Amino acid sequence: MLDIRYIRENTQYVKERLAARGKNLDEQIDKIIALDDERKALILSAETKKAEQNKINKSIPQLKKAGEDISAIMAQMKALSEQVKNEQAKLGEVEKELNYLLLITPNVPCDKVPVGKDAEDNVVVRSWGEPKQFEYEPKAHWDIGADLDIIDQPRGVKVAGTRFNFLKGAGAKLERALISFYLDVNTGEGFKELMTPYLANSKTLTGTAQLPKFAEDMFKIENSDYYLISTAEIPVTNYHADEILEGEQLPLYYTAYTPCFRAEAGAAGRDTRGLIRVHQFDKVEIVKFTKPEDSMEELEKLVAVPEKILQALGLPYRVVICCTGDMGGNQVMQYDLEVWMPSYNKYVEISSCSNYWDYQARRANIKFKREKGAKAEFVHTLNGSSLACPRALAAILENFQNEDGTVNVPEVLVPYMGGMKVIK
RNA sequence: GGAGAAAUACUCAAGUGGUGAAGAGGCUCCCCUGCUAAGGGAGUAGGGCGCGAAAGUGUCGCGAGGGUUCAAAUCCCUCUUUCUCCGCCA
Repeated sequence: MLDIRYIRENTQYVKERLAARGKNLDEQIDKIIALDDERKALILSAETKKAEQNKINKSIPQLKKAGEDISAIMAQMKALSEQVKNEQAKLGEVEKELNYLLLITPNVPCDKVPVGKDAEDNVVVRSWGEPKQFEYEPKAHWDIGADLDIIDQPRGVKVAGTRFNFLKGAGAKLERALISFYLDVNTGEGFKELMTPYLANSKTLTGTAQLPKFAEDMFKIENSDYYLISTAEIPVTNYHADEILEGEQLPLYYTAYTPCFRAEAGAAGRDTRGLIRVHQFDKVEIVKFTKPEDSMEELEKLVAVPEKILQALGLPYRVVICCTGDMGGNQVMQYDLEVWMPSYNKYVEISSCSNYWDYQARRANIKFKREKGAKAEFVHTLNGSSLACPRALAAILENFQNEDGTVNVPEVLVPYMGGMKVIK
């Protein structure tokens, strides 16, 4: 969430940058400031009374010992106590409302982010590789997968429902190969590998800002406070929740493979075929905790990691800066990596790399001290996919298919495939 | 899942309603001594939040959240976690 002091000191700027996301939040910001005014007034009043209570309290035992009549003082204390209680109750309500509004207020996009309406306005910063020209009609990955009997969507639907599938034989093996390859690249780049819980509680989800605003995207376990994670970002970022890190530890780099579960509530009917949009998929994530002054530079370095993977796999891709209208609500800046997908005849998102500034750190309460005895400051958090598995698998099937229906395994994956060079 | 016990600072730990939450270890600094020691002294409760230009000051902090009371580490309720035993179990 945003710092209330930052909002107060930069009100106009905050309003403008939030409006650039496509929705005017001026009223919400004004309400936040009004509630904060009310909050401060209540604190001042209640604490003045408490100070008086404490002062009188200290004298009561002496007076009692001396055998003096303290019934007048007692009456005064009783009245004070009730006033304090009333003001505290009111304060609680105000803070609850203020906190909720702060939790649902999006992050302020940084100056580098272009203003735009949707993905059309994203800015391509670089691309690598050329979309392959086929001398025959290339097949979509769902057809390749079915023909080679390595993706079984009908049985996925039978067992679970739409947007589920089985991977089979070389398909399952390829998925596993991708996970291992990604993790090996990432750990080689200095990211510490974690295996995490795949369920998380509501406090954790509030920390990384899936809650309270995006609850409909999550699968919730009935009769419990557990949610299925939609990304490893959730457990990994919250790994350091409520901690004060030492300045020398930063930056901290982590990587984790997890399955990801997404309700895809707003996507009914879109991308129902194949592996592009599914309820459950494998992903390897990278997460960074950095000092505030380093986070923009660390974002550039972070994007380079999935780029390295795509280059090693030989998949053509491009990097775009998401415009204000297309980026996620919680980040200050977001790069998307888009891989060339012949069946769509366009680039399709395969990784999203973002700087969250102190937005998550403030919610999850993750701080650091520059040195012993220094004041604790919020860290900056960043994360990116490195990389999503099913979309990469789909891209491999489509980009490396042969006319006879077989698929070449990218060279770097051959060792992970037990020497298999061609899927047939 | 059942029964019992526990949670106070970096660690250990005292504290059953009343003025500043003991004490010890550790750590930091000083003194004495002089050579891996010993002794003496001082400091060592973090983190929010409020007021203040600042120095500072107020408030809240004894696992968490409520309650009783003029007043709660202390009494009551709910919850969490840890430990021990039992049960179940890959």
